[in-house]
Amino acid sequence: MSDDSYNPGQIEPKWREYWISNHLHEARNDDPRPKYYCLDMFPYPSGSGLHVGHWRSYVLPDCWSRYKWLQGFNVLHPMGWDAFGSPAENDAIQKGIHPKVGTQRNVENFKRQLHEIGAMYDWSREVNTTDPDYYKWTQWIFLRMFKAGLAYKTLMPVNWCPSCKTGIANEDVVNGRCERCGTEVTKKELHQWMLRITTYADRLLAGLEELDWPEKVKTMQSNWIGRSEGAEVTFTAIAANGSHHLLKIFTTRPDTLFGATYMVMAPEHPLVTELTLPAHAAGVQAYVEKVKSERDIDRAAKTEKTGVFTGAYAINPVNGEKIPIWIADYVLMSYGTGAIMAVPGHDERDYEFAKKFRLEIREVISSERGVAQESYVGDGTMINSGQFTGTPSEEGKKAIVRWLAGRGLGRATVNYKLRDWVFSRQRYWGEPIPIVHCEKCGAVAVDEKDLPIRLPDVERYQPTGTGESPLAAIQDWVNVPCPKCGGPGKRETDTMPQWAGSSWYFLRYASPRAKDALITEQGKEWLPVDLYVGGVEHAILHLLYARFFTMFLHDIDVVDFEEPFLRLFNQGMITYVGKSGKAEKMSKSKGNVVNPDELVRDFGCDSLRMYELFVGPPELDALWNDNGIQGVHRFLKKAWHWVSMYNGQWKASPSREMLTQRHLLVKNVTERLDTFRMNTIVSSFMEFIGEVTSMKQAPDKETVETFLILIAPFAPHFAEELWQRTGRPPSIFFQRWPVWDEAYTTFDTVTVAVQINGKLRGTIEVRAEAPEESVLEAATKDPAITRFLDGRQIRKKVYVKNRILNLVVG
RNA sequence: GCGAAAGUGGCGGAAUUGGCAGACGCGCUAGACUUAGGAUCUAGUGGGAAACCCCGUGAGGGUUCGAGUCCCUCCUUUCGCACCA
Repeated sequence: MSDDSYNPGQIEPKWREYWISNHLHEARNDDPRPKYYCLDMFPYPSGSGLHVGHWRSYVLPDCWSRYKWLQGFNVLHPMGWDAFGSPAENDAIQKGIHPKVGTQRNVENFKRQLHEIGAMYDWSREVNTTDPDYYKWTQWIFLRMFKAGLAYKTLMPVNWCPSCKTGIANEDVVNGRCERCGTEVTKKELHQWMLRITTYADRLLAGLEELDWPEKVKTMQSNWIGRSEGAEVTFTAIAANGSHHLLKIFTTRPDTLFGATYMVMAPEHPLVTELTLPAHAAGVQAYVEKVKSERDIDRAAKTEKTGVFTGAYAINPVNGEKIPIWIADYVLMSYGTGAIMAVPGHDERDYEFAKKFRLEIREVISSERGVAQESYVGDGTMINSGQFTGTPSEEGKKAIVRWLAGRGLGRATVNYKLRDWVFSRQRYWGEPIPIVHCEKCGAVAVDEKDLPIRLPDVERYQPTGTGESPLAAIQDWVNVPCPKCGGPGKRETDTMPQWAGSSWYFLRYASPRAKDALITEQGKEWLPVDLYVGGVEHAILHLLYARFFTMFLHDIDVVDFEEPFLRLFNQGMITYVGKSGKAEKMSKSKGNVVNPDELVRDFGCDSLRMYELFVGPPELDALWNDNGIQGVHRFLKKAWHWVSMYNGQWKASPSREMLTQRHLLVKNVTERLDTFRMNTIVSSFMEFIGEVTSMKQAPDKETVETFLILIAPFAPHFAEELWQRTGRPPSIFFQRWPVWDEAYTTFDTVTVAVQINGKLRGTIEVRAEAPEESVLEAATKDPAITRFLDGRQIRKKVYVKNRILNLVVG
């Protein structure tokens, strides 16, 4: 094998070594260049290592970071570990390995594999959420939230995963199953730490507007927050014993209040027992019990409405009418007030229920088709509505609310689907919640100077299943004096969810080793994140929590911005055909992973990097093709050969066509980079090499160097090596991104398509920018075209300069 | 059910503002070089036809000199949401 052949196995380790020993990728605070913060979502270091699907998500941000570097930015591109969480803990339970040890081992392996990607991570800023120096600040944020009244403990039914034996947040429940392990979620009453994320609902919603994020993600967040404006209306319910109770409901349609023909309370509503008439008690109780025993997933999947009458009635505040009160599970205790006024004429659900139980359906908003067949949910003019009859519904909403408010019977309110965040986990491997429970003082914050509250070693990692974490068993850790009164106290034994550490890690990279502050003044210069790259699976949870944390930290003057991620890019996943026989997301459990190690060995890291980009549009899922990498590998070999062959024999003055190819390449690559069309960038390079090799002439040195700089973000080892071999000192990344001159990106002659009556009949070569007359003249001389013109009159000519001439003949 | 995105060769995918559909790559075919080819190079490769040509971007309509691109109806796939009053 001659020295001139492309041998990635030799050059790649060499350049990685060079970058590291020269600290090339360490972002320096004293660098005068403008900052650019490019962030990859940090991984959970699992035991199974990286596959080509993971690779894809790291390649794009790395190319982008290298591009920004070449553009003259001081780039921060860090990496770290989201290392708390159940897999390490499950390993601990099963194999008795301390999670710290298992995590450490996985981190080593991940780091080795990430190294092979050739990415320019600044490892000097590595963070790990399980490091006490890191979680000290996670705990610190919690304490500040506690002091601000945003963290509170309350007894509430929570989603309980019987397999993980821990309470989990609403956000962790997907189709009634635990997001982590897939087990069906049940309910359990537990004292839980909660974070008042709902306080930030409006800001979380409003903040979305200015963000350069995919619309899809913004929509998902906005739906999750689920803001709806309406009114709280107070009905009077008459209990079995004749006593009166205020029964509050939430509605977005106060304009339909006159159409309320019954009311519904959720089965869990506190007034159920009180209101139910003795004659109905047995039925109601049976129904409530039945609903309770049902899992959420079944309750949601039910197709037909169920319910039971309480025997009690309520008085409609607008007309004094007595309407029956029902119990039904289509009303949820967790939203609004847990009770509704039912307006079957103008609500689909109420309509269905009313039909089934033969309740009155009353039309109070006029519409063409009425409410005989189905409910009418649109706007219209109010009818059958007392003094409001004739009012347009939009106006009526306000008018009725005003009327109610004047009598103390209602007010305008806003409701959110967003719930407060269940922040407790009854597991071992998480940040201890820095609270001490004192009999005298209640829940007391640990003194900030005592942070971090370290996670103690335990003998057994098993969740107890009783609602207490394994930490509860460690007496000498649990029993501590109350920080306030010094009396006997007990530490909180719940730990934080995995989301805690990942909700602010992007801030820590800015000053990862700061001892006295979460972020130093100098560190602030790096923030916020300019580009955040990661999978769409984090569209709601992680991104919402991270925004919430950031807004809070803004409010306590830790950071000076509210939105942490200015631009977001969602990468598509790699799919591959596994045992199921169809293309699915690559994962170990599906048996369809492709290991990058062999590909790196056979083709080199640069080939794999470029193929990961070439495989398809970055925002879409892409089907892995084992042979595909051959194409980019051949291209790199050809390109290598082209540079090597003419090395040292550069042409002094490049031909016009060589210049055109050079400038065209700069233009294509730059424009396509800015819109992330990475797959077509690889095509551009291939076309360029195809063109310049077919010229069979030596290139000038500038063209070769331009090519190398352009390809450096994508095939960095390749570019560095040839840069050096063509006689320039490393590193190529100290060069500047080239610019193109439009004067060269055009050709002297252009091919114009000639259509007759809209059908392509031929093409002609004309001088670029040629006027219409000369193009027409050339066309009418071309025999391939003239035979369609014979004896026919040209009725219309359409000429688009340099592109097409369409002749309409008759 | 609601919302969003997407349907282009055997496959992955290209196509400024409507302007030569299928760039680039995989695969395939033929040839060259080879002891060999799963290396490399050259040529070809949407379908039909000997050819002139005809037909082709999920289906059907429409606008236009001209539609993958714009408008309407429908079908399929994927993803989100799913009793949130």
